[in-house]
Amino acid sequence: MVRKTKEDALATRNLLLDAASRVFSEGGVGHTTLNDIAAEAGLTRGAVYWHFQNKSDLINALWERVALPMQQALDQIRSEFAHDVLAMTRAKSRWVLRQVVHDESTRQFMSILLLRCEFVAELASARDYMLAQRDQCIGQLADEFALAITRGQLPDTVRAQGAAISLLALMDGLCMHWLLNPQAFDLEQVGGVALDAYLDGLAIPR
Amino acid sequence: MVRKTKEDALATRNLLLDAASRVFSEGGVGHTTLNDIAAEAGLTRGAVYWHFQNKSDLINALWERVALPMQQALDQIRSEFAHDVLAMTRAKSRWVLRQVVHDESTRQFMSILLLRCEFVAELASARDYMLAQRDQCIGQLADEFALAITRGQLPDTVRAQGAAISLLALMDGLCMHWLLNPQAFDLEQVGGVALDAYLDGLAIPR
DNA sequence: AAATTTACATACATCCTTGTATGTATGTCA
DNA sequence: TGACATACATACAAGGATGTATGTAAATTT
Repeated sequence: MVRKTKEDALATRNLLLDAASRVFSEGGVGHTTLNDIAAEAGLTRGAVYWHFQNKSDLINALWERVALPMQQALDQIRSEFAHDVLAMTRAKSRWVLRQVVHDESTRQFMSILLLRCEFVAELASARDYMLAQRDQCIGQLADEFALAITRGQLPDTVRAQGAAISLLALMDGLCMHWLLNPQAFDLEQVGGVALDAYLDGLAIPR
Repeated sequence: MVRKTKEDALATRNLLLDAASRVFSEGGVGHTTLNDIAAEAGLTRGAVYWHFQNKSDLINALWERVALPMQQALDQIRSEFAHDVLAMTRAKSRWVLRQVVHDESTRQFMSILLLRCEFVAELASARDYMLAQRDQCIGQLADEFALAITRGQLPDTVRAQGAAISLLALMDGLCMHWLLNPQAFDLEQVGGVALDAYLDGLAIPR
């Protein structure tokens, strides 16, 4: 097979991204060659270099493809819980845990992000993109906490920004340890309990 | 200079480990070559291959050199707080945060572990060693939580193992995010607050 | 003091990996 | 129905990185 229609070409591009996600999540970003990716997709490096400038460009594309839907899903949850911000925060966190456990592409993405990617100079643009996503996520959480404080759901001694960072840290840490050994514990159960403990602990007046 | 005494050779070995720690924490494990390490130490690959079988072997040595003193320091803290297990857990956690912020080698180690290392097949033995260390750490924390439950410091609805995993996850997540951007927040301050919130949240009867 | 070992440095062969250049068959458009 | 552009595959050149083999000067042993 050679020349394809535009839809076929887009499908090929997604095929490559799927393959990259799989191979990266197994072999690590730095240890994976473009040939590995192409072979996993049943193609050659010619296809990779046609659709992407290089490995770094491919990684950027990979992250955009995952980050956008994830952000949209979280926005959807935000809109559903506008009346109760703490419930919103809880729902978002639980959704992430559920996705990591049950959705393979999300799991692969988190695995790459947390365990299979060295954030080095070569991937500077990908790193910056990821940091921007993180800051946006923290900003949203901080807004939620700030709103919870003004609504009296949390004491005004709580620092919204710090609380947001810590929540994200807890989530990432839980995902990281679960991905290191998924049969070690139930991520949704243990994570849910930890989430409740942390948020309820924040609510204690100090 | 060529031939050294045995003490000199041991110093050279440590020089190489120091250099590896530095270069790994900057350039990532997978992207760093043995020549990079040797050059950073002012030596050649000949020295590296004399003291270590290969890169994987070097990494194992690196981790053993850091993990042992860290475990000993934590044991020291454990012995000091035998009368109050929850205070012990708090003290251990705060000590880790303090070390990461103020001790460069600890910071480099955590940076490598959390951000600059792809846990792939090539590093299987290092991965296993690290997982064993982690399990031991979780086991200790779980024992502490279990003791706190029997002493009535925590309600018996708390699952010691899950609580331990979550605490370690929180610590690792905090360190990871701080290392990603150290000027974003004060690790000791924010981490301390998060730690208190989580542990106090665990203590709430459910 | 000679022999041997140690602790490296240097040199070499091999194997990727990347980037690019070129080939090629097929859509697409005039 | 050419002519051109597209979507790849294939081929090629260059630079590393690894592992090993060899060289070597000082330390240690005998």
